[in-house]
Amino acid sequence: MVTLNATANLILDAAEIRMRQSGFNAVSIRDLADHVSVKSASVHYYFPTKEDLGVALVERYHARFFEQLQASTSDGVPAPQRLRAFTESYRRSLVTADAICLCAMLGAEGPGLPASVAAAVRGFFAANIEWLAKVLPANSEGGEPQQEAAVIVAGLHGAMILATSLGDIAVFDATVARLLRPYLA
Amino acid sequence: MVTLNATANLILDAAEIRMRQSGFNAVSIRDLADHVSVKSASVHYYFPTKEDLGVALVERYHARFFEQLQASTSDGVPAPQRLRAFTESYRRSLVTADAICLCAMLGAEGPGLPASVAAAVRGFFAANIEWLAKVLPANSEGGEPQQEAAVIVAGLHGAMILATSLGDIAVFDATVARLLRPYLA
DNA sequence: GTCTATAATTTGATAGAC
DNA sequence: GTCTATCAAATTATAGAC
Repeated sequence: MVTLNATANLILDAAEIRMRQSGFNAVSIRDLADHVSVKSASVHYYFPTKEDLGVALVERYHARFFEQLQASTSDGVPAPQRLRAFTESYRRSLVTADAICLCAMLGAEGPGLPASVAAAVRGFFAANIEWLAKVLPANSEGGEPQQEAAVIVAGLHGAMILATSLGDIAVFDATVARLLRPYLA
Repeated sequence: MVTLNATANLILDAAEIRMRQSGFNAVSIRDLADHVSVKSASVHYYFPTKEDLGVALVERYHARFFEQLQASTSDGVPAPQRLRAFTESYRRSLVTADAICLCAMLGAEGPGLPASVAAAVRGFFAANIEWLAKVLPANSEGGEPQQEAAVIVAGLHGAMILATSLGDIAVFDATVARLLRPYLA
């Protein structure tokens, strides 16, 4: 993880908001520059190409997600509580930003993204699955932990899309409840 | 549903392929014209604006999906078999096109789409939920049928995104198996 | 119904002054 | 580090000939 200065972070802040709403291709460099009150040349100073910006954005998003997660699941916390913290993290992000996960968006756009950005998105998903696989009680449902974890990650991201599209957060909550039921009961 | 002539359908064919891969904004009118070997002005002849094209595309996709579904779930077929036909329809589309559902893509892009296109996407999701809610055995899991249905639709679409991003169809199959387990056992 | 031609705007990106 | 200025290309869309 590279450390970014204040302006670069403001640019990524704007990019995160806009791209979570509309996707990578719908957002222009000038869009971002305007939101930060700089000129587009300054954006290119920090991120020479849009592809560079996309990679930096996903990497920052990835790092922050797990920092936040670690903060709310310190040592000794039991598995069910960790699982709740995990899904709550997504819920909070969905409600406060009124937008789906950055990687749900970029994951959908996958084949149309620069290869390095798509790779960063895969990295985020893989890290999610790895984190979950460690937390899930062994053999709780008779499946491989990695597969069980993938089911939860898939359900979470689909639920964000459906809830946003239908404008009904209850869809998200119902899906999460169903996904976690085997592990919380 | 409007009936479209041959060229209009070819344009929508190209649009469906490209937009399922990269989204609404990443595809240009000229892109589509080139794939159909006409000029961009001809595309505008059939679909005056890109928004019109988007709406027509989603509506055709919607209609075809349920026609196909009806064909493989004729009267008298038991509920579990109908559920399998439903998820198989998504799986087939995922494998043969190597791309997620059009509405998974456009649903993610939702807030960044023309309003009429986003509305058409909502219509597709709502119809999916309605169809499923009728097929699910009553109170099988103690929840409202509409909510149970939404859980399945959300899980399916998230699974397509994750499976495509990770390049692993097993993620899709595992998610579907988990989603349908309560209804098939 | 399809074309040529073009308008008006936006895009990602660069050069070079300060 | 931020700017002005600019480029080359691409974008949606329209007018009007055939």
